Amino acid sequence: MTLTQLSAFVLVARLGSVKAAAKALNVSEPAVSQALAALRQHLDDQLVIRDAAAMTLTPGGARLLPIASQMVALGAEAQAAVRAAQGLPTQLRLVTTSVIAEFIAGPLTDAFARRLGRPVEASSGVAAVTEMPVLVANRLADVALGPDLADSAREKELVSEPVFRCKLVAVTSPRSAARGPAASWPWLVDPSGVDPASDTSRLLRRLGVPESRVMVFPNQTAAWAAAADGDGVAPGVAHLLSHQLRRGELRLVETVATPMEATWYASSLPRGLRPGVVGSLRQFLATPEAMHLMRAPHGGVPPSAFRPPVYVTIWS
Amino acid sequence: MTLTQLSAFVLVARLGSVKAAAKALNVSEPAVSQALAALRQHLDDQLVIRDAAAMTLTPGGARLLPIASQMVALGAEAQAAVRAAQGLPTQLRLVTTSVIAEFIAGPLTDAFARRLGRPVEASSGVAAVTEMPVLVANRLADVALGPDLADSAREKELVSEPVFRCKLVAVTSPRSAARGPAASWPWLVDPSGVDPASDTSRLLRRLGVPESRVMVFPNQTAAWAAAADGDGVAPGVAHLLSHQLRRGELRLVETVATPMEATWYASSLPRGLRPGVVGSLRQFLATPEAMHLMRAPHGGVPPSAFRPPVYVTIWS
DNA sequence: GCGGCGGATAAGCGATCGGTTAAGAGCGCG
DNA sequence: CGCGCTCTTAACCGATCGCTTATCCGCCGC
Repeated sequence: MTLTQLSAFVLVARLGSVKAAAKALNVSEPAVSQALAALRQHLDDQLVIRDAAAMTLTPGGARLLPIASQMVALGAEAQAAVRAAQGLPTQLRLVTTSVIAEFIAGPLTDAFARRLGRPVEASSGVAAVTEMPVLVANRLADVALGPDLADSAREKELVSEPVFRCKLVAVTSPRSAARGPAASWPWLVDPSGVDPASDTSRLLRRLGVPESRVMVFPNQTAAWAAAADGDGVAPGVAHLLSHQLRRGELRLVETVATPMEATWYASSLPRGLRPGVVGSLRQFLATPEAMHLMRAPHGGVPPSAFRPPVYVTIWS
Repeated sequence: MTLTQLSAFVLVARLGSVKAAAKALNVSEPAVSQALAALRQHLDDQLVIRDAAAMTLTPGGARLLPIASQMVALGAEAQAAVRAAQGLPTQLRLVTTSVIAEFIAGPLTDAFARRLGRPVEASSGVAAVTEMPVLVANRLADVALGPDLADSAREKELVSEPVFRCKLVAVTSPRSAARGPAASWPWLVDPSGVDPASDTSRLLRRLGVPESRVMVFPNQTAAWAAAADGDGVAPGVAHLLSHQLRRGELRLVETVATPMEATWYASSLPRGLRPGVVGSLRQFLATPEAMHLMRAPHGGVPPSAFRPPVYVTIWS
């Protein structure tokens, strides 16, 4: 199965004819026909069949098409990516929990790039906690910022070290009274609330909150806004809430599980297996400047537009 | 650039050594080294460099790795997908706007599969309206259900026909009074609200609502729930709201632009270029049964868990 | 200086790829 | 039936792939 075969198939499937595909590829017609035949034999499926004037995909062909299409596209992208990378700044790919991506990652990487003195292109993506070790171990991300990834660290694959300690609390509108057991309140969470390995999720489990009482918002700011509007109770990192608490937009709610200690860890491959810039970042994370940024990332709290991570499919 | 070369690179990058990669691939060490050399020459980039006991990726290599990783993974997936498709039911891939995916697609495809009598595996994904014609034209989806795709239809690439007419209205909590101009209300929308080509977005533009007044919810149900809680005004398809309106959870709000006529279209490739099941679906969409389902999809309104579309990258 | 180690290089070899031209094969149409 | 259209098959050819064994290079520890 080669890329040429795949792209021949893709074009035939899209254009509906071998002839058109051959013209599009600027090769002779048998060339396409043969590529298709090879693929057919290799996959043991007709892929496309013609019954007089009409062409249809077999079930297998229909399944293959989007995959093949993606592969061909990535092939072109690969060339472009490598070429474009010549002379570009070193990149630093963070994966974080959604809350860190929303509040911390931007200011932190900005400050780091400034501090380092040479150009760094930092991008941060959101991933489920269980995906983080896989992404880092497979070099699809450079550093994970989030809960402890001790399981993976124990296998010596990753080195994980604590960078920040904080407290999870619960907040709601000053005007609404949270009555009854915490498990029955409406809980307004950011996306990490549905990630079983996240701190938020851990908190909800401790309180015995059932899924049906959990409403997921696209980001933490939205969840807090809904809580301020009296829609329910939202968990949150205490020091990120100081602004809203001081201004009286939100108030603390007492629960049996809060305040809950949480620690953010930075995890990466061990030195020698990772780009040099990762070491610099780990050092930076220990500086007072970084601490300060994590404690009070910014005066205001703009919901940052965070990009999703790059290509998350993992090869087994 | 072949898949074997890419997987050699991926393994070297991940394992940090040619030797380890060779062992993992169960081939000799020069085989891997050579594959890597070929890729290096082809892409004109060292990709990985070793400086005594440590291995690092060049910027180009770092960019390539996630892409190559994905390609290798897809290669394996391609085989599996075609094999798994042998004897599987024909599939029918819908792309729709988020609202249709949420309320209509499920019941509709269920009924269609029942009606057709033979096994159909229907899946529906959400896409931006501008992506729909591309997805359908490239056979990455079979049918698009949403606004008119006339631009593409005019080029004879797609056939688009109206299947349902409805009205967009605005609703809010019975207890809150929407004061001032509509443009200054908080508008609570489903994800299609940020799709410039969607009906929802069209409505917001007509009312002159600025982006800053728009709050996006993960689905229509959530947006309506927030509206019922008094957070603002939500647009919605009239007949899908009958339940909430009758029970007094929401009330209609008058605006200069509502009720706004909207028509749902079904778009697909022209007959002969599409699987036969698509024609059956188009016929089904014209039946009273389908009409009824679109008018009143279900007694209750469960926010359906809709899957995202398959592989959306388009090949140029 | 001298093994040992990891990686690159060289030479060789069969298989396959990717392409060509030329000749059928199947089908609708007049 | 013969003709045109489209796809497939056949025969062929050069380039490359993918792999081997064997050799060389650079670097470390001793």
